[in-house]
Amino acid sequence: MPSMAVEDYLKTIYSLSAGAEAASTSAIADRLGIAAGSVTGMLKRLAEQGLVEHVPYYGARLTAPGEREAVRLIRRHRVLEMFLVQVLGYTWDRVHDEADSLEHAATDELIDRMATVLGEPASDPHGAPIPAGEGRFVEAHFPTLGEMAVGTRGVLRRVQDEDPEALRYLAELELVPGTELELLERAPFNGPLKVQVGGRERFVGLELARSLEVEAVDPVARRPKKNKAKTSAGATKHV
Amino acid sequence: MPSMAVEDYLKTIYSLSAGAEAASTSAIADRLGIAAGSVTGMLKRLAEQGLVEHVPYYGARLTAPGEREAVRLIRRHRVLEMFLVQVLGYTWDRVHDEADSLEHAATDELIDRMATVLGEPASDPHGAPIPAGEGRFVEAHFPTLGEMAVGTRGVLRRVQDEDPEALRYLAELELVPGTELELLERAPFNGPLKVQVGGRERFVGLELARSLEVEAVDPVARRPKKNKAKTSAGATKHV
DNA sequence: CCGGAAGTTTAGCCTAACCTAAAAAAAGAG
DNA sequence: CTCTTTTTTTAGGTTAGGCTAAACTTCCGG
Repeated sequence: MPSMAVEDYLKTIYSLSAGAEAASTSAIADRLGIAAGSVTGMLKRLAEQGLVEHVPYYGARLTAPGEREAVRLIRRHRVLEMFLVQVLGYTWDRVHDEADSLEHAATDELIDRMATVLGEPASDPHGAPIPAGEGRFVEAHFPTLGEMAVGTRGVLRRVQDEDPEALRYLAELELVPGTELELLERAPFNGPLKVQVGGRERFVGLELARSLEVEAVDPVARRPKKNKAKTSAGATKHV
Repeated sequence: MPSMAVEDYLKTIYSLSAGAEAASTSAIADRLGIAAGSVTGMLKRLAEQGLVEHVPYYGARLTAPGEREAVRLIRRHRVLEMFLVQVLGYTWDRVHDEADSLEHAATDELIDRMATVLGEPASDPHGAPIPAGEGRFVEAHFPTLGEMAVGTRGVLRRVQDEDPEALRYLAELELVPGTELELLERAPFNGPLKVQVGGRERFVGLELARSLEVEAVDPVARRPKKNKAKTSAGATKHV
């Protein structure tokens, strides 16, 4: 049974090694708010337990068992977030911390019961997909608003930001998963983006826009030319 | 912020020092499954933090802040148990352990939201009263079936047993809080009790009977004589 | 290809909670 | 009242998971 600390490391390494690269010691240390030296020590322990592969000076990546455990944790976290919002009335900006502490204490049965009550949800309140109990899980991504071409229309699918302030702000702008939007303008010099959302025009800073994943929609009657490449790319993997 | 270990000690000391006596080191050690020597060490730490008053060789009792904390924990535990049963479909024999680990991770806000969803329940699935968020809390008790006089009728109010086996057995016999029952016979030499419950006659061992708290009911038309003393005693405090 | 900056590991130290075994105090039996 | 048993405390040891500071790699600019 992994301890809380071990679980936190696994989750962190998982999310850092998304692009198949190894997670660096300092990146892990940063995320967890822990000194780098302590991380090295823990990586050695994790390697002994066979949860992590650690090549000194090059970083760590999860082994198969380590990844299985990490995915289980992510499932727990996301089901909990959804439950907190749907059943207990939390707002989406306040669920992260609560779920973070509960995920270490909850049993799989508890999580499965919550998922049942929720109707086996496919994603959490921020649009992050919820892994099933078993089986492979690959975290697919849509392109972000920050990298989309002007004129693209689409549906906001996921918000990759945990900062409560940012989330509250986005909710005010109606920028929540499921919302339709269109990128109208892009100010020069990495300036803010003008976006049409819910009948209104909004301005979104580039940084924030980079955390908004959008599924592009084929502009049915408009621009019948060459949007296909972009759209299909958006629907598949996109690191 | 008390650690899990500290919280467990506080809860244990609280429940052991019910009758105003101090909790002994070995009793605490037993409950927690910990060596006596370790308990002494922890009691010293708790005393330093002002949560416990520890007189060497005589035992420990909670200070006012310690008791406040313990009551908060009990509230969390019992609300969680109720929530697990009512919302997530657990049976009453399986909620204790799950609640025990969750109670350390749950925030007060989470608990309060659960209580709201449940309609501010007054007791947990075993009939144990749930303390309010604030204010004094005295754990009142009813007399147990084991000490009641033959012929007494009453309502089962609380089951003081955590053993899942026992709880499943009691549920089969319909011996759950709220059930009406009458003590019919008491076998000699501390033998089993014959009890009328839900139209059937059941036999209950004395040990088990001692964990069943019953609120006596005035036998309205029967035996109009001298049952009053017993009945009123049952409704008040009864350590 | 050399030297410093940045990143990583090692070494030594700390705390919370546990353990066991021995010493000390309290309680009960005769 | 004394002697033995039980209970409690003390003393010394362990493990997980942190920290800092120094030593070592790796990387990158010139």
